[in-house]
Amino acid sequence: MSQGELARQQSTHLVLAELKAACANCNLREICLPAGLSNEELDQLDSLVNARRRIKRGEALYRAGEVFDAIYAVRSGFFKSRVTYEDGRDQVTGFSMGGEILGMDGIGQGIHNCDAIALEDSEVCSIPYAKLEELAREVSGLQRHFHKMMSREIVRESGVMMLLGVMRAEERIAAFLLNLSQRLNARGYSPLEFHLRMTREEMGSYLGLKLETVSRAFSKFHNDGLIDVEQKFVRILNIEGLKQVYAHHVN
Amino acid sequence: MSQGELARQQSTHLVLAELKAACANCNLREICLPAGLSNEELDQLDSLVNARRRIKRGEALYRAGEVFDAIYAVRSGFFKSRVTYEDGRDQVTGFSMGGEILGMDGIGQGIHNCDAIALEDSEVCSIPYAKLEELAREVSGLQRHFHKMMSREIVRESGVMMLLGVMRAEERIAAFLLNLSQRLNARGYSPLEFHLRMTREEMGSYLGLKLETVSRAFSKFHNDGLIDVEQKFVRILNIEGLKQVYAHHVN
DNA sequence: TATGTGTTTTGATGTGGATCAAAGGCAATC
DNA sequence: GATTGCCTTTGATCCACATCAAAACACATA
Repeated sequence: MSQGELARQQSTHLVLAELKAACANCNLREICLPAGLSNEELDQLDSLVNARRRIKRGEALYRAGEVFDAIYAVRSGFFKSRVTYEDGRDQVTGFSMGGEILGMDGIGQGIHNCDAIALEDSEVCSIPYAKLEELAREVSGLQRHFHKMMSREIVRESGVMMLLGVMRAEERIAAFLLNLSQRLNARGYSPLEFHLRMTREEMGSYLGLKLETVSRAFSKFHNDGLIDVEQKFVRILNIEGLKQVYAHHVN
Repeated sequence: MSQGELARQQSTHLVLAELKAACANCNLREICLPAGLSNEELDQLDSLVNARRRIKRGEALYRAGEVFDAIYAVRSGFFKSRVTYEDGRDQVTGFSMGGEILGMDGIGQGIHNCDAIALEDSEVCSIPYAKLEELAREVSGLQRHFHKMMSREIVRESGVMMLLGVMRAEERIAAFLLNLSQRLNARGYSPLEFHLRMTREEMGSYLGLKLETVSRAFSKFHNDGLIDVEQKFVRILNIEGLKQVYAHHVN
């Protein structure tokens, strides 16, 4: 039993209540798996979202090759997903923040296809997949929303293919910053200033670029007055200008 | 009413029976949506796979922006999926052959995210999505398998990200040929000789390369004794050699 | 057989981003 | 406050693939 679980068991009614009604009280419920469910349906979902799990920065929520038996909703923190190729080359395939679902890649083979690594101390809700399937058969709203989340993951990935296949370096980085900005905004954070949780190298891996190229693009955007950068801190000064970086490409 | 539907309606018992028991008689049932279903469950699925639809070479099964209301199982033929970006640039995001499912990208937004274009005269089974959801709630085997197919699409796409993000041109093309070979093999076709249904340009678009680069790689593989190529016809002469193209990269 | 159209091959040249190299910055630990 | 171990920036050079160009080829239609 982990320290977190122990602490929770020894804890008060308050914490137990919070556990029992996890989704209903969660400020992420509108963008997470329970989006659109009625209160009654929410309760049913809550009954199967069993454990919250804490993952320390640098640790893995799961690793490629492990048996898949649950999907995870990010409650707080930030993750990268990483696929490692037979010969040792690897690539970051995504970054996940609060309200996003991790692990859907494991359903097909019953085995996780990638590593999910916390980039800061994080917390996830684990949702046993067998129970989720069962409940989805009863709660059609849950079924529908789960399908949507999988479908959106497919669409997200084809967006990344576009990025990798046809965009040039600076376009990729502008698109990446704008995507982060928009997701943070949807979660109630400032869309114009934020901390990057990943290194230049991880960003580069995701974007199919080397870390030096990422760094140079940041410097370029800074010189062009589009952003302020100081290490991992970014402030967007001219969001329209940033959009035009990839709107006005030469064909 | 299309000519095909008209012809079918005027036709004999035999054709009607074939229609009614589409999945049960289909030689693709083991790799398609009904994989793993019992005979009884198969019948239920058949009841909702309503129309087969013929798509001529060059025509679209659906286009980005159209309302999504069905997914499609490829029964015969070959498709490309293509995403077009705001500024007109586009990218091929996949090729689909018999037994594969098209359209799952539309579930999330209720609107298709890409064009699906037939690269040869093709036939698909159309499966109304609302009915599929409904039936999946009753037939857990169908639910499970549908989830698996979506999950595998996610995994396939992260494989393409890998290809686009970290592999060099010749590796991408070798990987592509081997992937085609393996999928054809799974469908009972020769894994060692086949016709490419797409142009060099379409292949290049999928692989993030220009058509000239694709052509040069083909010539190189031919000179190295790995394949015979004559226009769209490919014969793999040395499959191990082809695998080593991307196994023995310099890190 | 001629003609047009789209596809493929091959060569010559250019360039965006990789690679190599070095210095500087930040945070944790002693 | 010195040391250690990342991470980031910046410059110089290189190279894989893009681009440009032209010819060959395949296939349909007149």
